[in-house]
Amino acid sequence: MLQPLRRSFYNRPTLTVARELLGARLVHMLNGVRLAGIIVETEAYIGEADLACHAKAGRTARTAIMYGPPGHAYVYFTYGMHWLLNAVTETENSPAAVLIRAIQPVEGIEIISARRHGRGTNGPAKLTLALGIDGAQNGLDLCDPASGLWIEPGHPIPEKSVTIGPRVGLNSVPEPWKSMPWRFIVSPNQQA
DNA sequence: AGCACGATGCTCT
DNA sequence: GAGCATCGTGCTT
Repeated sequence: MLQPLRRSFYNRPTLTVARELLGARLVHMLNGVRLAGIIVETEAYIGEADLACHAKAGRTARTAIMYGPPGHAYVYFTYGMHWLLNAVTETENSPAAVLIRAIQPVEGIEIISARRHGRGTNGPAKLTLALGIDGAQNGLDLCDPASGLWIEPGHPIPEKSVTIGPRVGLNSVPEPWKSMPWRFIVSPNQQA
């Protein structure tokens, strides 16, 4: 088993982390079994000034984790039924995170497929359900294997295979935040 | 292939 | 009380 990405990986500008998480391997231990997928889509949410970022409301019970040290999981509940997974980035008191939006399953594929009733893992709420990630994982240290949730190095994705564009689902977020090109995708035809 | 809509409950105003 | 970093269904092209 590879070592989880170290805290120094997350303690960098959020756009850098979001870009470099493409191709990395997200791992969750569920009932003693490794469930894992290659990250193929991410989005950056950066600080209180970013009106799309939850930290725009300042430090609250929900956002506190983003104000903590980098390399921790920020898992939140939305739309009354979905859990979304983020990796906290940048130094303490600098609230920012990378949303994991899609994975390509590589380990525990049978279990993942069953948990999804045969459907895909190309969505932020789809992959959390697939890997068994929910509020119980909020705040876990992604740099400590004992947490059961971490990210391992993968194959680097070349620039020509990456598509960059605006973040999605920000319907009532004002400009310029709504259109900032802070979404990173491994081009669909490059996803093995 | 694409759009409209309902589900369902937490967070912040 | 409004809005939400979404998803699946069902209907229209």
